[in-house]
Amino acid sequence: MNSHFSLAVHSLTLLAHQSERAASSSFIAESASVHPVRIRKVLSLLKQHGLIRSKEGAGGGFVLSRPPEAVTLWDVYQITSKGTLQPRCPEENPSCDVGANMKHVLGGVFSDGESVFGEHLDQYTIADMLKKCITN
Amino acid sequence: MNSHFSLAVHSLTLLAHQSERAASSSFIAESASVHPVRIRKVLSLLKQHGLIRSKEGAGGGFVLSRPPEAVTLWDVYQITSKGTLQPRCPEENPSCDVGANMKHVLGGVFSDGESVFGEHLDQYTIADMLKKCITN
DNA sequence: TATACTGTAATTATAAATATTACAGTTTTA
DNA sequence: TAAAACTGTAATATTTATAATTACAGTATA
Repeated sequence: MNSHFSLAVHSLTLLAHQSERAASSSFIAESASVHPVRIRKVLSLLKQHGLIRSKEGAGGGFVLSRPPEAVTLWDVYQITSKGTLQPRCPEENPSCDVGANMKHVLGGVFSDGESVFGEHLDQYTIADMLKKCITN
Repeated sequence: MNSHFSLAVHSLTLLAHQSERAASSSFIAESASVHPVRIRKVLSLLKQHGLIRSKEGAGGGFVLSRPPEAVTLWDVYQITSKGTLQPRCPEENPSCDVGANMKHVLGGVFSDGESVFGEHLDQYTIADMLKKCITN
């Protein structure tokens, strides 16, 4: 799983936690132990897909644009990581039945696998994640 | 998904295809477009887990030790890739409810997710993969 | 008008994956 | 019995992918 996903979930959970005020990329970055620019890049994606809103200038930052109960990990996955489950195969080899087709065949298996995995992720909302973090 | 998995499946499928004679790492490597040493490393793992046998010396190579119908992609996944679904989180941050627990919380979600994904992979055998490659 | 932000591009640094080289050990076969 | 064709594995080098850093234009706030 690429790290965009975990950073996105982390950020969204933090926004749900700090829902009174906008959270800056620096604040989120410190919580996640990464660089603020990386947070801004990931959140830029989430913004494009309508999960959050941002505000520039002093006192600006990021806020959720939907209630945390209405955002699932599958929603996030689709934005940050769709297709990344796929094992990356080297070049195809046309001169071999197996080498010529393995990439495509595994592609089908993993495409279906992603759907199955997605149904699992869809059972968890950002609100659930926050609850799990707090009651830990 | 790490590439050990796809190389392992590729190799096993090729062994099923070439079941009359042992396949050398060079032969498999050419089919998969990778370096022979890499194949030998991956197959060394599969051998340790009893999926294949190897024979040194001239005319040597690798053969399946079970019928291809009796090996599923989940069997292979568990050997080559167990735990790799897990998103790797940066350091935990004890001074933040979310930062302190997110790694553990996501860990649980992905651990269950791996089981779900595993049930899917368990539906495909190496024999199925070969059939799909040939009838393509 | 200084300050604290976002947004994004460009560059540099670090880590991970992969290939390559090397060589000891094992069979086969000529 | 010696050359050839293999496995097994370690060490090193190369390449690629990730991540951090720097830089700076633009935007609110106070």
